Amino acid sequence: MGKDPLRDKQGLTEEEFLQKYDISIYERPSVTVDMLIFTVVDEEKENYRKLPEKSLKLLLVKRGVHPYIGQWALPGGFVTNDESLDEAALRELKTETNIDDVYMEQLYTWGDVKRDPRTRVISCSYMALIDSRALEVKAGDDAVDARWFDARYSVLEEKKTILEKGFSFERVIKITLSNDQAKLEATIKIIEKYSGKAVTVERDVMVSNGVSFDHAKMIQYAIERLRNKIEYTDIAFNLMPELFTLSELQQVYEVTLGRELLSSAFRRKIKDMVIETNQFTKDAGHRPAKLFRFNPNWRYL
Amino acid sequence: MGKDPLRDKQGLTEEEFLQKYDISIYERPSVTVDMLIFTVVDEEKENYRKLPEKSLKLLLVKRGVHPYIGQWALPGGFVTNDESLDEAALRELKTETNIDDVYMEQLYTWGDVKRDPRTRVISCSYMALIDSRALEVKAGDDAVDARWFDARYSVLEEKKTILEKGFSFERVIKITLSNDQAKLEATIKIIEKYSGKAVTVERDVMVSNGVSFDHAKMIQYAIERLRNKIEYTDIAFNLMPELFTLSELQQVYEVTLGRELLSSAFRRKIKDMVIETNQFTKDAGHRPAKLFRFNPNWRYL
DNA sequence: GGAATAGTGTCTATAAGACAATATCGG
DNA sequence: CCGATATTGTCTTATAGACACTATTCC
Repeated sequence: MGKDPLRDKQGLTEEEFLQKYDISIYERPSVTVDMLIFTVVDEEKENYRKLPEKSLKLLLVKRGVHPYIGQWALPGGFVTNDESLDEAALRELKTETNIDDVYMEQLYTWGDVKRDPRTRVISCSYMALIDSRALEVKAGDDAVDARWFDARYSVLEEKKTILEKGFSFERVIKITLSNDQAKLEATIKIIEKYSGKAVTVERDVMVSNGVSFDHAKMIQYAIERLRNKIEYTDIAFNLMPELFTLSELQQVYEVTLGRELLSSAFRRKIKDMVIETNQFTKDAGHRPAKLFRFNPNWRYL
Repeated sequence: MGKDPLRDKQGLTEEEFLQKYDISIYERPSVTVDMLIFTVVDEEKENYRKLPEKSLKLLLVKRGVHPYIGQWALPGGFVTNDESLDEAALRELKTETNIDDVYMEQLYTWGDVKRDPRTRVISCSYMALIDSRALEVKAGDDAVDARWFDARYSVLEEKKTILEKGFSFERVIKITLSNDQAKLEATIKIIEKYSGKAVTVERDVMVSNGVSFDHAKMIQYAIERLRNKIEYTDIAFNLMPELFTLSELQQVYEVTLGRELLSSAFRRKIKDMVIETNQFTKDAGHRPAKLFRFNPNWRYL
């Protein structure tokens, strides 16, 4: 580090200090990564002339071990001492989906003392967005089963309360996760409290039907982030195949945002994010659509 | 969890499983919190008729122990097993500044394997914004000295490179931290690589002059986040006293954003975020300004 | 032609950038 | 009046919402 090695109060140089350093004197929590793996897939067509509806899917695994045995959880696992958090997240992703060529982003680290009944566990959540064509899901080690769930997000309530010395915003969000095998529901209350200068954000799980640990909070957080970020970044394209129509792209926006968009405004907004090809869809039962690809030169401000 | 207790492959109920669970079988990293405590203070007036300039300050502590002894670091410390991450962050904040009534937000968790030479340490960074009137800084336990540093952020380089199978954006950011005692400099290179579908963001410390660990990365990340968030939230008001003029508020925006703003546009933008009082500044040497307070009813979309 | 989707144009509302103009204090 | 800051107004530009209109394919 220097030429003249600095010494501490015990007269040790950094090298000497590190040799003596006893790693066991501090209590250590366990650290895990939990993965929020999203994709968008086509649902069945009702009518061969209609476009298929799309839906936002989240991958969950059925727990084969205690705690929460038999319930559904986010894929994840312990971070080992020889891998970074990102590496652990990539490893879990690969284990669960057999894909590693995806968009991935760290979201938030959950550190409540009692969030895992086994022992103190701090969990870092990551979001991954994958193109549904590349799907080949397999169950991981301690998972009985991995399945895609249709993810729905709805705001049940929003209210503001005046406190003596400030105010608070409360939102109640309902998360519904369903497939042909199971239907899970959770409601999360988010309380933002402004008292004086202090701001605290608290997330409480009010109902959690079949969702393990505090994973319902993580799911709510992730969908909120996804919805925000899709508005001003290019992350939506990670959910798309190489070539797509603008209607398909719009559907992906609509299904992640949970609301309908006007096509003219949508096309204007994403105009610079795509490059047109000279290919078209075929046999659609209606007017063919031009195929586009992502414009890698697009850059948000 | 249910009435008929579920049993795992070993035939254990959840209760039995938890009693037997051996917490020592997994290697555990240490977890710390690191605090980015910002404030904005008035610099000396050059001329009694001029307004004082403001500057963005970051709190650093001088390390009194190995490693990085004698260098400056973010205040922080180990998370104990009986406190949540937020509680640990609040505790550190209180220890360092003697304030607990502040805005605080989790930023990012840093998990590279070699980021601490002692042992595996995962560090969760938090940002706190405080009103400079409430300042009374004292040094913490393992710190010799805690000092405010003038924080400056500048973009040295931005470039885009085409790769065989994608492209990458590189940004080089220079962080300068100075006060009358020391001048620290660090440059961070941020590489966003888009190859195929995979996106990786890597932050490398190119130069770190007197800044310990990977704290220069954390500082760069925090200022970037602060700059983004001040544009669309009300966090700036956490840096303000109860009553302020619009010019003072504008100065706080300018010093955190690192650029000048046009006052008419600025006033339009923040018009709904403030409530006017019937008080004015006095003895300013020029036209007095109306004092405003934050409007707690303001809410971003 | 009709069903269904693809794609364009235009009016309006709102927000932001640029900059000029006016107001008000202390001295 | 002058220096310095406070505050308002207005023109322009960019962006988003609403909605009407035209185009193209398969059947």
